[in-house]
Amino acid sequence: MAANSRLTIAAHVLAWLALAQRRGQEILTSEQVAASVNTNPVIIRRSLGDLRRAGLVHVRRGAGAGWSLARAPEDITLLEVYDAVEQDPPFGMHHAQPNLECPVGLGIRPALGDIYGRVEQAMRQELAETSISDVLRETLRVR
Amino acid sequence: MAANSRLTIAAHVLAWLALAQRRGQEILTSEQVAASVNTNPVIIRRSLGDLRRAGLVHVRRGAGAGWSLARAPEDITLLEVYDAVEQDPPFGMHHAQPNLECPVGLGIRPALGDIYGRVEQAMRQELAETSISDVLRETLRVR
DNA sequence: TCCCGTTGCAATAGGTTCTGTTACAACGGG
DNA sequence: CCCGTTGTAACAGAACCTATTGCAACGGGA
Repeated sequence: MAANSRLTIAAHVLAWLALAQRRGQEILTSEQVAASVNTNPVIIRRSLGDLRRAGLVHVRRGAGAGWSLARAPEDITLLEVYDAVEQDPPFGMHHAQPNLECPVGLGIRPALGDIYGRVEQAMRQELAETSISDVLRETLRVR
Repeated sequence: MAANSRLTIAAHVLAWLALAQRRGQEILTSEQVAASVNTNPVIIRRSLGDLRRAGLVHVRRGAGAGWSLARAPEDITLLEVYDAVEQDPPFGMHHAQPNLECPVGLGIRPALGDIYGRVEQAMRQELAETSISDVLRETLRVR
């Protein structure tokens, strides 16, 4: 399972937007967000673009442009964020089609598909139980 | 979450070894396994090497060499297979360290670490409840 | 209407990972 | 000692991810 950081970036961005909102700064530019994540603004815009298409953030263009949360932080779950930024399933199938003349080669794909579906469902269940406000609360807790 | 097929390959290999064993063929060469998975024998040896280091299969060298299951199929869980072949966690952290002067940048990593830990635990729980004999049974079910 | 800061997006580069392939030394049962 | 198989290195090609530059498009405010 090769690990990309899309969910991490998106969660960071949303938590930062939630904190700024709470502090009275409703709108942030991609550059301001990038300063917290410590990456290039274009990376942030790509992530925020995914979140915008999923309806999780609003964008305002022209002068005084920037990004804001489309919903209250407690109403945005990590599952929605996950679906917004992630496309591939966690476990990949064979690259080449298995040998269909072997009984294992014939049935392994649907079998693993079912099993992986159950695993993914357990993962989604857990993601659905965590909101952006949960992420922010745990983030601000002193360690 | 970029998807590799390691778990799929390993599960296929073990299911095939389990079926061969049930049919009375205790030992298979990497070439025989590769014929079912439809890939290069070296790919299979790499996967079987991981499984051997985890104690899930035995290897025999010299003439008449090949691979066999080290335990009964019902005693090998997909969680053990997952741990044997997968090294990276499903969700990656930031590539560059976040800005530690921002309260979100400071606390986001441990916060997400905890959350990802819970998600991974849910996933592992589900993997632990499926054995190679379950995989083989679902594989041989007609669809 | 014009200005100007910001977004949206294409193009590109470098790094990493994965699969696949070839080659060959090492092993060990017969 | 033979010979089939394993173990592993080296390499190639593809795919993907992060990062960066550049620029057209947008639109609020003067």
